[in-house]
Amino acid sequence: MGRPPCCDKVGIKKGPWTPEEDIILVSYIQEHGPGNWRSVPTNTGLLRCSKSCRLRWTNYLRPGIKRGNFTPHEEGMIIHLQALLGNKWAAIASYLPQRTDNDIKNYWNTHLKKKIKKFQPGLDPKMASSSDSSTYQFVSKSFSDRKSSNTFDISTTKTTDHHHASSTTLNLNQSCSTPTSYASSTENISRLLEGWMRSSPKAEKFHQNNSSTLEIFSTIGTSKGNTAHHFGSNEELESILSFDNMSNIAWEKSSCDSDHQQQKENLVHERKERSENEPPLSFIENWLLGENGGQVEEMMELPQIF
DNA sequence: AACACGCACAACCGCAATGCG
DNA sequence: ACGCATTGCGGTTGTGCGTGT
Repeated sequence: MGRPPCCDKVGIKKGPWTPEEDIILVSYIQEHGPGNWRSVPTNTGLLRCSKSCRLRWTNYLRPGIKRGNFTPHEEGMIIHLQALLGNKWAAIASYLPQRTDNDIKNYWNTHLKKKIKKFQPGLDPKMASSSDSSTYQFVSKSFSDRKSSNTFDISTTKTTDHHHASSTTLNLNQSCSTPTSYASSTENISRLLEGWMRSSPKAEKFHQNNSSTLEIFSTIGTSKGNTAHHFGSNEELESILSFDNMSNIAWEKSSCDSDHQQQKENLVHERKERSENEPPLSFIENWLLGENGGQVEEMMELPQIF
């Protein structure tokens, strides 16, 4: 105590991150791996505090983050888990590996809380921390609302993500009929730049003043006459940053491995190992995997109520 | 066209937990 | 065991954007 927060230091920038800053940060992490955040601002010259760098990475730039619309299944999971765990967003996020706790928290506050309120006008959503019957009712209805042909590929694994270190998690991957929505850092930045170029008058200036790294992105993104400013393909970006192919840095630390095939094999192995070496599933996992897992499927088949 | 309003989400803040010498 | 530094987490705020008037 008494120590000023790092972000209060003079010269520390606040506010939205620019693509330039993102690229610097990603490049640095690409080289050194995530962690040792204290050294990041010093070594990169970023006028951000270490905390801000870490947050930017974990909530936005980290590979494997899925952004945008929550699927009905994810929604149902969040409602379910919130009812069970309360506002333990990090814990909830560990069950939805593609989502950040911040994202889930935002989604809860802006969408789901209202939905629940609508359904239970007299019930304070904050009270939904226990698995009372009304919550279950809502959860059931919520799931029933989500009729879908998707099925859960439920498998257990151990996340090694530093963010959720050593916690045992469930991977609830929809057995994809649609392309995977895992996103790499390059995709995240691509998307960011794309939107930024489209909307920001600063983009022009940005182009003029860019560094060599930025020139690469500009070349990809805004060739003359390309009104859409579309980044030709993510592959191009991938190849530049070689992001998802890095084998020499600490990506093992991330739970967001984009190599699904490998991941699947690992899961089978881990599940087997786990059943031999580890204590039984936690209550929640049992609940989700066991009888209620079945209920989830049943709920999917219920007629639409809302 | 201009303004007000509400929404969504990125980012920040402060405290707690953890790691380390 | 202690104190400091670092990281993690949950709550809150700020800002940009879309929509309605």
